[in-house]
Amino acid sequence: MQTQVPQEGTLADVAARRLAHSIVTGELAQGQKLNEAELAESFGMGRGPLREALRHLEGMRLVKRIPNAGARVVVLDRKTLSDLYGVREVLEGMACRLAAIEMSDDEISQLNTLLDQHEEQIKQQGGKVYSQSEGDLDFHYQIVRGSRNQMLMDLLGSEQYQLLRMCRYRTSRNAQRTKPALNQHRQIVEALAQRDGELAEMLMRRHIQGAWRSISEMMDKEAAA
Amino acid sequence: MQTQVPQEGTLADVAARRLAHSIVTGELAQGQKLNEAELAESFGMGRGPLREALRHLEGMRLVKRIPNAGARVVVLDRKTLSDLYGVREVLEGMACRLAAIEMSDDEISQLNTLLDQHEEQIKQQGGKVYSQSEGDLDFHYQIVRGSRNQMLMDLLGSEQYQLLRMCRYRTSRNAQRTKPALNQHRQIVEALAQRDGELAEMLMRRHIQGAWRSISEMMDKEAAA
DNA sequence: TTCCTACGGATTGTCGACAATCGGAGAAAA
DNA sequence: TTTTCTCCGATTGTCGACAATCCGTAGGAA
Repeated sequence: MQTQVPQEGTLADVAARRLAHSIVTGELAQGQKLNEAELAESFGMGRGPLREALRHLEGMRLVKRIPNAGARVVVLDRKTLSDLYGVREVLEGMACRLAAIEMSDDEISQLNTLLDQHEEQIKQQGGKVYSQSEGDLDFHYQIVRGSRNQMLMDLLGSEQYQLLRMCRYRTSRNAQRTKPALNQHRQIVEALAQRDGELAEMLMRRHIQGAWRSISEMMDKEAAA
Repeated sequence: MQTQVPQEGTLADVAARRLAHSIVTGELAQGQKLNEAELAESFGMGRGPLREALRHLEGMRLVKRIPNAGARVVVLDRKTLSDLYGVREVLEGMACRLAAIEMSDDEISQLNTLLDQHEEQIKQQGGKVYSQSEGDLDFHYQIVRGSRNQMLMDLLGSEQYQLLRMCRYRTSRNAQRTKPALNQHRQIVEALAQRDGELAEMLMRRHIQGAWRSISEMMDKEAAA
């Protein structure tokens, strides 16, 4: 019997996953200082593996390390998020363009199934937007995988993905965007099914631009309050 | 008095830089196994910092780590490079589009100065293509910086940059491409000067596509030999 | 001969302790 | 009271040693 996590790996990997989760969920506040000894103690491991984990998170841009001054959780200011969404727009657009060529019919129909489940979730309870967010990320990642471009999968999957999730947790519960987002997803899948890569790319880019506008406005309101 | 390197930082950082350099220059062959104790010995440090360095390089995708089986230098096969150039095409295209808006006139004229030096180098000695490569990377990075998008700078500057350089070292000395490349660079700067972002993006994408074709053909010839 | 098994060397993963460095509290002088 | 300097606690950086794991090899049985 394993404790909880399916894939254990090395202790440093475990620490990296746990830290990433804590950061993404906001359990560790932005800009918070990360004390090595403290964290190692709470994770029940030595400082060696923890330091390796911090190096890993630094590569993921989840923490920022300063020599002889420790590591702090990254702060997602407006400019950072703006830059992130800009990059994401072109990368996911590219993924759509490729996916329209590379994905099998079966994979595309699975996307529709995913959206059906998604729609069902929205109908049942408008509240749990969290699961919507995760489902949305699943949708996006499935398309990225469909591009068959490993570099894209690495960039969008393992790395920026986490920043995205972090952002979602901060600015989530804007339930009013779930329905238009779902419709846009449907359109994208439709374009993929018709093997129209250019259209799929355009739709995806608009979709992400819309998401950014939504988040941007929310940050404005948050700042005003 | 410092030994050699201007920015020392922590030992792990030093090790990461030295390893990255050795990998990029081919001093460490692709797929070669990296023995921790051995490397730590040769660098005159303990295994702790070296392990952190390996984590860092893993994030840069220069090495691939397998739990309980050590780290190996990444292998750049055709598919990997193809994916890399695809991603690079859209990212650098985006950088051009933004740079046409964001760069100051002064910065753009500096780009021309850079190309002048570049041209001079080619005239003086067609041989040293290496410096051309470095100069080319400088040119590209200056534009990326001009985009004012920190995420782009991180992705293209610190990370993929290294893979690119690695690829260059392998397939360099194709001097027949230096001149058309220089002309394309000139065209791009011209588009930037006219603040025509769309044109600049298109030219950059074509430029990178051309570079990939050139490298691809070279790999074919290499494989045939 | 071939396949399975058990052993041994080598390598990675982990820990605890020591050294180096930084930030802040508190005392002394202006 | 304010400023500056010094010292001390805390934290990071580094090392050596020990434990866990894996790969290759040799040996034996079918």
